[in-house]
Amino acid sequence: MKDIVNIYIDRIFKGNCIDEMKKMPSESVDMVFADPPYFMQTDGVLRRTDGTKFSGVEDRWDKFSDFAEYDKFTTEWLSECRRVMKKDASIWVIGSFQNIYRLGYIMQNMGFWILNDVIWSKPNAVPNFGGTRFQNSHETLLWCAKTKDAKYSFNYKTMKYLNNGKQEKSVWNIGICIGHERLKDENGNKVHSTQKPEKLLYKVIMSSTKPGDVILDPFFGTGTTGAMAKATGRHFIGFEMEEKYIKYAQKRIESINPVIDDITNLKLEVKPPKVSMSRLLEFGYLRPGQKLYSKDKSKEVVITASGHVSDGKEELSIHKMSAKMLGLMNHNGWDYFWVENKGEGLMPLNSLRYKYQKERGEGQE
Amino acid sequence: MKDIVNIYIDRIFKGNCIDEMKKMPSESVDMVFADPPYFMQTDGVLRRTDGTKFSGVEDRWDKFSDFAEYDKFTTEWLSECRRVMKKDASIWVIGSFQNIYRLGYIMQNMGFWILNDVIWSKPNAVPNFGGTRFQNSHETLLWCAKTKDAKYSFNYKTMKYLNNGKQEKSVWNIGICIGHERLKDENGNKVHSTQKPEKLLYKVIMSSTKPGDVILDPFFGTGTTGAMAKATGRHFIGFEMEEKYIKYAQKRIESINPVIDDITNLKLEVKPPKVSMSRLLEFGYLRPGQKLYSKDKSKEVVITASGHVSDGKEELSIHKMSAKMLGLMNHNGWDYFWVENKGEGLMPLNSLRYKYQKERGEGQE
DNA sequence: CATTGATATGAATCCTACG
DNA sequence: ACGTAGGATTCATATCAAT
Repeated sequence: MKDIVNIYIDRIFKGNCIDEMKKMPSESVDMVFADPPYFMQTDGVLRRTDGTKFSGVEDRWDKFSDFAEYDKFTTEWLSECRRVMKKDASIWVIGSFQNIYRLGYIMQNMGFWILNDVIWSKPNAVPNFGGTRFQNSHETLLWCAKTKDAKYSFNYKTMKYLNNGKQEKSVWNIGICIGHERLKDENGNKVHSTQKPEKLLYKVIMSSTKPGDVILDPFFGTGTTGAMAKATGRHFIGFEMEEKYIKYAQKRIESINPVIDDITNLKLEVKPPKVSMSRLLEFGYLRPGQKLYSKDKSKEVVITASGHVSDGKEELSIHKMSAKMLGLMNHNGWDYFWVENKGEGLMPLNSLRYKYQKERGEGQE
Repeated sequence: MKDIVNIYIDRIFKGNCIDEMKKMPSESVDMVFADPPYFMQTDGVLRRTDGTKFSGVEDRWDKFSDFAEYDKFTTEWLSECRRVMKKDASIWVIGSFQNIYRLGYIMQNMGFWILNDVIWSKPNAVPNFGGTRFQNSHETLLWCAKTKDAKYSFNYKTMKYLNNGKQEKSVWNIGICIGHERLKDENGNKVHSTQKPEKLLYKVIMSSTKPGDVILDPFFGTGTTGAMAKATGRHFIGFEMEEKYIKYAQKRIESINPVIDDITNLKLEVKPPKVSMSRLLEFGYLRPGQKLYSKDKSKEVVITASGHVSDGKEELSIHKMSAKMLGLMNHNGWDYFWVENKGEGLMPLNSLRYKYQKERGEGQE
């Protein structure tokens, strides 16, 4: 990030994203969010049953003559995205049935590894006026790592917390962008035909980036990605061809007040200090021969000099021993065992790791 | 259908579906439902958090060496499906993120026209045990016409009725197949690793077929498609490689009792008789100079000899005239205008079409 | 019999740091 | 690169046993 921070960070650049990305250094961004043209093959005008015109996607940037041209365009911008992505960066791409199968196929062929396809289910989608099909009430997001073996960021606990304590699913129920959030021009018309809801981008960013990360959006539009990046303490880089969109995006992002709190700072993702049993023995937090207990004190084991524990029959790691006592194949011994606290009752074994870290300032990953 | 009825209808054939389909005549089926191998690229064992093993898809029929081999297989079976489809037939294909982008891309290239991509959202999907991604809680169905201009079947009103009076969406909430519905072998183990829920197939069939239609399922498995086809008064043709699956499917389908009622017979889809204004004039159900009224009688028009109506300023069709009176661009005049009923008050203009049909036995499409 | 609680299981691309 | 050990991680529902 340091290489590009002064030149690129938190700015919107006017121009074709393929040309603009070519000027960027390789492996420089942490995440990409891309909302490319959808290739809607609507010829003529779509009208509601009362005859009023439905103002859908008919802008000139959404016209492609055939699949070959669209595939070529897709391959070009995705190749540049792939190049500027750090090796552990991930990429989100949003589309609808008209284009998402082109995107997914091409991305798989390029070596991107699909982590999830996420369904944005819209409770207030535009109805099917003709009664000719099912109401198209969703869009699809592809979330991919750069390669199969990459160590992408995923803030599992934060997502779980934001989903009322249950792990987040691949189907997200979020309303389309309307009301105050929808940008309108001086005539009251919508500025952009496909402005995405902020809730969607908030979830995308909070699930797959860390504070300070750089997020690239090659089809910036009116800047929902930039707005949410700023709001959550992340950085953005935007490319956009239309001057009009850039102006609205800049004004919009300026007005954003970041909310930097424990959630956006990923405090929920913090893991226990990595302090081993042998280290606790070495520095006198435990001693060989000392006993560890189950919480109700119904079971006890003896610590050995090597940092394992013995139940009188076997000498095992605290994890294997707790699993054995619970009849499981795996268990976390740090959470199972308790230790005598100077005659004041039992304290969790795991608390010794926090004590060690606090007193010696080591052990945090 | 007549060509193949005696040989193929309501039977399961053992063998590779590509070879078997090649023996079939062209343009002979009304709908295809295909649940091909997903090419899940998994290795090793996946354990639940309690250490027990998760038994997913480990079948040999899901093994492919790479995308190229999978794409070739996909192209071959889809080509044969396309050939045996009648020109107004439609095709459903189900998959997950591992394969659906291969399927969609290839189908679009072959000329299939995507009508909807339907999301099967599973409230009781397998969780993500490792906390590494979003829980994969959906699968995707592609519903396509053979060509862009084909006149496919879609039972809009039936779907709306089954969805509590609201138009059906592209996101369906249906539980995975468990409990009594899940076929078990003599040892209590699931017969097929990916048996689909009957509710899903019911909805697929009821939305896109007519009574008596022939449905082809090239990956028949344990026959959910056949069971629901029989249950709704449709016919099936199945191909399946595994003898074991065929035996369970045959037994299962035998036990099905068809429920042939107004819903399965699509009585909700019946349209008003196609009888024109000029025909009503010709046979004396209306006469030139007679008046038509709005329901509250606040407006009136006069019928002309040509079957149009005049408001004293313009002579227009009943549809254009009703639209004009309502300030709309389009409206259905048959539902807007009322006609004097021999001094007994007003009756709907449209009711004359039913009267004509009843008395003369014409007009039904 | 009704209710409660324990157990089983389903199309899954399911870890990571260290030596 | 590869093996090994440490240690982090699950939701809805059906079935069946226990009260």
